[in-house]
Amino acid sequence: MRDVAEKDAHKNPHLIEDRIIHAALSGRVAPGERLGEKELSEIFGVSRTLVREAMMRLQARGIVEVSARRGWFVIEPSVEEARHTIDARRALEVGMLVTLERASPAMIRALREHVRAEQKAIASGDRAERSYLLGHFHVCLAETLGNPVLASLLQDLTTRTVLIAALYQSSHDAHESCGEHGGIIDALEKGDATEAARLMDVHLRHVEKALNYRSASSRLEHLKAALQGSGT
Amino acid sequence: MRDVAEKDAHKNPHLIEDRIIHAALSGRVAPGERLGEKELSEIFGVSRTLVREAMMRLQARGIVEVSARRGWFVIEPSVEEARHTIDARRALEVGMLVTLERASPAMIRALREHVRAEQKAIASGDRAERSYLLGHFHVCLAETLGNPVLASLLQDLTTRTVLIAALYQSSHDAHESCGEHGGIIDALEKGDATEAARLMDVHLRHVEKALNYRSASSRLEHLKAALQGSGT
DNA sequence: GTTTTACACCTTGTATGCAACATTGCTCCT
DNA sequence: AGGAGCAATGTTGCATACAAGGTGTAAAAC
Repeated sequence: MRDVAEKDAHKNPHLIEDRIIHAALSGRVAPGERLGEKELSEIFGVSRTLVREAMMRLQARGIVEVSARRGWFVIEPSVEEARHTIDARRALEVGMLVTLERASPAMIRALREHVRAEQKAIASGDRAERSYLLGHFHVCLAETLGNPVLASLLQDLTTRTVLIAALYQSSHDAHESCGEHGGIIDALEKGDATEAARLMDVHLRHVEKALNYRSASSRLEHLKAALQGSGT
Repeated sequence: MRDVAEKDAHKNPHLIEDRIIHAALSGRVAPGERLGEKELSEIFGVSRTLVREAMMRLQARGIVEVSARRGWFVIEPSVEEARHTIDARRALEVGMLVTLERASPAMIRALREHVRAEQKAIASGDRAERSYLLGHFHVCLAETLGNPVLASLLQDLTTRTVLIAALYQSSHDAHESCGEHGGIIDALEKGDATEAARLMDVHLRHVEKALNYRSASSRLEHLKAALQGSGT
């Protein structure tokens, strides 16, 4: 039986995009995964046209790419691209906190709530929810600071980061990440934006450090490494 | 007679996007301007399908928006959206410079070259080229620093800023802007990234200060203001 | 047995056709 | 004359049809 809820793809043209982004943030779609137009059109109960339009938007957001007449694929950033992405994130998030004036109590409360949800997901062992919330914290932060433009940019960058983490088998501990989120909020609560920015910088450096740039589970990279390794 | 060069829209699917972005940066398309699918399809000699796909990407990049069954329009950011956009830019560009290690002589040279081109365009009175180069400086900076991700984000943000400047009748002087660009390069050359970041912060605050949030040349806002003004 | 080649299948690329709806000018009624 | 309703027109929304090309398989040649 088909999922009835999906039929609403007509009314909300962004549903397909949102679902894919959410699935990526939750770790339910992997980098390199193929997303066929026909396949998606059946899942969402619409024609290829709408799927294609959604893919175009996702392409512009740097989440998927197309290989001519082969299909759409979730991005598999190279090591260099991964660095650039995380660097961009660090620039954006550090800049965001540095240029911040003051965080209101309401903001602090909302962020604390989010971290509580993270802890709950970690405790309950819900990997998808955990992955989603840990990534979404940063989007939430930008939203809370009241800037939807930043939030939107961050959503794309964090989605890419999650994919990068999956591709390079991040060893980053969820507990640690969650703790660092808490620390950032502490600094914000004390009104010390500079300290918050510093902690964010450290946090994102941890994210990058936890990557294993050797692992590259991408088919191509994997193959290349295998051939280089066996040949000599 | 039709422009033959446009026929290449087949070979480069991003041509339509690029042209519209370039036109916006050059001040040749105004905020609120209507971009009809049919109209564009004739200009580029392709079917509406390709035009539509390009518009989808531009929509995801925040350059155009669609009004159901009325058409595509270049964005007309509200005062709030304008602030958010410029704030996001400031966060990004300040963060970018703060987290920068060192600028190589080659980078400095390329940037100086760009500023020289700006001066030339200003001197020759080529308004479109001037507008384009002044905006593109920031993209160029990110590219020069070697981060295409940042460059891409910045292209979209500066395009939006240029549209905002047009909408709110920016009084920012081209000479001044160009001078500030030079100052930033000076700081980079001295290896003082912090100072460069500070100057960038000031520069972008100038950009915002130069806006006249009262003017709002949007049709709707304009009309509303006109009616309020004459009625009392 | 191995290599080459031809072919069938599957996927995206692009155009076109029709439906749904917003706008606008006209007509008819008051 | 003024206003309400209606029809004509133009635009996007969405689906479908067909074209172009990539991939893998199987047959055939060596």
